[in-house]
Amino acid sequence: MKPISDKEAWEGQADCLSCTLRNSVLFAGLQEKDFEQIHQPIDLYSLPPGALLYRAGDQGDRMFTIRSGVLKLVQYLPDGTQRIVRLLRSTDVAGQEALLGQPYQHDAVVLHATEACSLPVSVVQALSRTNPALHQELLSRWQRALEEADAWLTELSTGSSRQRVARLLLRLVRGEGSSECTLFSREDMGAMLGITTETASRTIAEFKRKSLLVETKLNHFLLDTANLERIAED
Amino acid sequence: MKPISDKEAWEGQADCLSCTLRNSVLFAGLQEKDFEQIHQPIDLYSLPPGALLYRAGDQGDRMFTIRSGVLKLVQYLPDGTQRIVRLLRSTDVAGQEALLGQPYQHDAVVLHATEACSLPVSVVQALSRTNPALHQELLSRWQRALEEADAWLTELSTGSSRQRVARLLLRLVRGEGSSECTLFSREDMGAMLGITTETASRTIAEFKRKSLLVETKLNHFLLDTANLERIAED
DNA sequence: CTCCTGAATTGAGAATTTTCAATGATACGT
DNA sequence: ACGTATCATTGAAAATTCTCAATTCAGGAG
Repeated sequence: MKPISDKEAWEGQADCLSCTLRNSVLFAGLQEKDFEQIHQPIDLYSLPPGALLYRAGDQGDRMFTIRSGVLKLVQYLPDGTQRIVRLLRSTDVAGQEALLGQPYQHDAVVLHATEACSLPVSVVQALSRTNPALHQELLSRWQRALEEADAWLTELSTGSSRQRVARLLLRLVRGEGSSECTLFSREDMGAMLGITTETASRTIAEFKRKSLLVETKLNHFLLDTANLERIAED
Repeated sequence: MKPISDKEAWEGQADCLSCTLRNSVLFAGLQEKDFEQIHQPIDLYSLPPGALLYRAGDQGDRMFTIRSGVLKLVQYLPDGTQRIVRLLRSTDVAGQEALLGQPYQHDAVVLHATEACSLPVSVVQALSRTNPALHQELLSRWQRALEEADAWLTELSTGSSRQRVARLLLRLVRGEGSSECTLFSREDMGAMLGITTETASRTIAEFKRKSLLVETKLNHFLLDTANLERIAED
């Protein structure tokens, strides 16, 4: 799998001023005059499932704002085992570590078709020097990522596989309007929960049989959140 | 257990200018003139094992720099299970979330006798507004915490209990001069690794029998890092 | 429409981990 | 020194999870 810069992925330059997500995104606090200071292009990419946004160890000079879709951040153990440490979705920031001059810490792989804006690090650095709101927003983003990581440790890496799967499912619909969600491959679920593909599959299959999961559309499931919560807390 | 502010814990006001850790600590980039702007006292605390630095959910107005010792950051599941999500040691920052006006996300409990400086959030905020170095340092700290959390997911929450214990032990001595370390209670080790106290105990006992761990002083162990690494990677 | 491929599911035995209970070891207060 | 409390260790059965293999299922290519 090769990192982006593919012609196919590039969708043109973003127009931040008229961005529909402008108020919820990293650049939320910026004014019109701030945008005028941006002299490097902010590119917009459209990426299909399986695409690699960046690779662990790469020395990147840009970070990304996710407009839509879902990505996984993956780390590898010496023996090749992969562990998914976080999911990124709309309005999240990817590759923040580039802002500190560090290489990317994960492989960022698209799970659901994704649109992402590429922000040159130099642009973010320049803006954050003069803009306290952006600066504050950066801290917030980092803290949010940290909370997410902590939650994955306490909720998704503790307890029986049954509990972990239930908690993952609940987490996928929390904050959404409905309790419907699209599932990931069993292999990915396993890598998120620290269990094997087969155990993930068995657990999901069991949930389906018990109607805790009901398939509405293709690979689209409605959750019985009340009972899943019972399982999650045991 | 009650949070600090105990008279016993208070050791007086810190003198940042002559701090022996000044170059490695959050305030590393500050100049003398910066310190003159600090109008609120920075208190120094000395805390015994078991002491609670702060409690999850509390709305705090200060963060802490750890001068010495070890603390655990603990979160709880609805059923009361506890999960240790991070360890803090010399030069680490605790309670950064207070800087964003958020309540503390964990219980911070002393494991090895700790000295900590209490930094009023207002002081850090004021200094970071005018001081790019501090601002940068804050971002770095957050990123370090995030890397730590990710590593706990990939290294300490994946694989067999044997592997996890080995990786935890190696992690305790990495970066230190020697491969000696003080162990935690089996219960705490279990809570760090997502395994039971008994499994932690059995694994440690097994390592001792195989001389992968040799007790030098009381509860002070020398590690056979080469063979532990073999186990860690399987 | 049929074949082919990759993913999901299922089975069964092996291995690991948990559970619950009992036993040792150690420190501490009196 | 003694009794007590706490923690580590160990045992044994039960439960869970992993492993490896086989089977089923669904979508895409031809």
